[in-house]
Amino acid sequence: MPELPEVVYFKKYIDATSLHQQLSDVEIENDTILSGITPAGLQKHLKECQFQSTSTHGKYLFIRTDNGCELMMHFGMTGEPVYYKKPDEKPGYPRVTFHFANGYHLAFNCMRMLGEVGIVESRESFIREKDLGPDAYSEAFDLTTFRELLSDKRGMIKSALMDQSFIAGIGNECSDEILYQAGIHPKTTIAGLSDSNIKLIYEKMQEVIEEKIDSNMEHRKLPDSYILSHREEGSECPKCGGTIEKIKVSGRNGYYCPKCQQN
DNA sequence: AATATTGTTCAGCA
DNA sequence: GTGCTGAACAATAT
Repeated sequence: MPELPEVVYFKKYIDATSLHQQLSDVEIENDTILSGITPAGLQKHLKECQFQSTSTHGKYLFIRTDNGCELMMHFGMTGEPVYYKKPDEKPGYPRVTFHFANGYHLAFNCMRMLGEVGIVESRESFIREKDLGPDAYSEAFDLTTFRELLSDKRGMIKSALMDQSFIAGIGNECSDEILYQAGIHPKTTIAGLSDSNIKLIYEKMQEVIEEKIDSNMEHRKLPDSYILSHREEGSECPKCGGTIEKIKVSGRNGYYCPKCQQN
């Protein structure tokens, strides 16, 4: 489920488990998720180094090593880091595994191989190359910036929120939740948004991201009024008791409440 | 068997 | 150039 909040969670997970330990080996079980690098190339870059620090931008995670490498990870639809010691704790789809000298392992577990692992020149150049917008949860992304960005954009608000070159980090689920909390119909065009709508969307975006980060990926810890656990056609709206409907926007299936989101 | 799935990228069209 | 749609990628579940 890796959207920005999950990637922030992964960052904390890696920080808590995998920093400042000697890497003894990098095992590549499947190289289709390697991005712009060969298995041998990745192993060479990471030879006998340590993970020093991590950072994120949108849905991307970066791990800085003590020998100056910037390891990039994108989790696709089904990726997650798994830190384990005993062989029976090994996850089902470890496409790349970082073996540590202390006997622990960090696996890049990814059922559908839509994730990416690679070495990048620098965070900044990578973000530029990928043409990513500002991180949705960064200090720099304030209401004024959001307003300015929207003034150059057309189309439907849900599409815009999911557009990584517009804002980085919001995916299908998050955009549904933000618009549900803001009471705004997913197909509302940007031109049709009032100034107070824009402010509301910005505030709900920050709130939803924060709640999702605080929930530590446990759905049950999210507020009862969230649509997330009701994202299914015909399900009951937690706010008005009405019926949740499915809607196709930008090729993705979104869910919304026609009663609560009329704007 | 057909359809769905949290993501990205590309082609084709308006 | 921008925006929308559908397909592709891969593997699984319903």
